[in-house]
Amino acid sequence: MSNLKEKTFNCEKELTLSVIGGKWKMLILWHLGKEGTKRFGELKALMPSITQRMLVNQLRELEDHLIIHREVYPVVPPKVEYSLTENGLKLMPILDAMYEWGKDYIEHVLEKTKEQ
Amino acid sequence: MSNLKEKTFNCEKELTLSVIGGKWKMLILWHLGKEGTKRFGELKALMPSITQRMLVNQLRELEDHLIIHREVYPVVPPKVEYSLTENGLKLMPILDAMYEWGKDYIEHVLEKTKEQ
DNA sequence: CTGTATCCTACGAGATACTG
DNA sequence: CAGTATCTCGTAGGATACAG
Repeated sequence: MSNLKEKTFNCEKELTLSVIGGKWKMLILWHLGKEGTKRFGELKALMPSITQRMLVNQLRELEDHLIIHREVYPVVPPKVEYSLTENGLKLMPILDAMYEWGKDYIEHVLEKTKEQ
Repeated sequence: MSNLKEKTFNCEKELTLSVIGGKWKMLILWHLGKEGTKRFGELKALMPSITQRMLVNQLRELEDHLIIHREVYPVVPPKVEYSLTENGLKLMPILDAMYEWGKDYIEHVLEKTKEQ
């Protein structure tokens, strides 16, 4: 599912978008990028409103696309750690820029045009 | 539809994503940003596989979000020109970065992992 | 030429329950 | 602890026809 090689894009930007575009993906990447390696449960705790199904789902897709690395420790109870790959690290400047644009947009556009 | 003020975001990056995330929005912004003002029909010609409904739809949302400007000339037949606003211009570095990341990703990841 | 108006469908994503 | 397995639903987006 979501095999990038089989999709067709009008432009390489759209490939990038399809990699980071999931509902929770940017947030996951942000945490891993700013705070480093995290366990599954830690990520879950950082995103209280995500369901387990969605967290697993988003992590799997990021892993399949070689954006994050999944390290499984063969212990009981299970321990699994997630971290950014080189490809994932290279996405951080984009996320930073999107963060800044959004902040600026809220400040200069949304705030100014509030009704009431 | 798609009123940004009523949505809730986990982070300002997600606001940015919801502004550029439509199926054709980045492509529209790219054309307007790299080649300047375009008429409706010119945009349509640049994106052969978009339907009229979707082109209007995406343009309206970008306009509502103050990313593009719509200039209507009161002539027959109708003439309408679209151009980037200041807010739209500020998105270009992000699109550039996404383009570069995507290009690099195709080259170093997708190409290397082709089966057969 | 630049749009509306309908109708339709696939799929992303949520809720919930269960498991090695 | 870190996951599967089902079921369900809203909505983005496509096809097609018509209009000022």
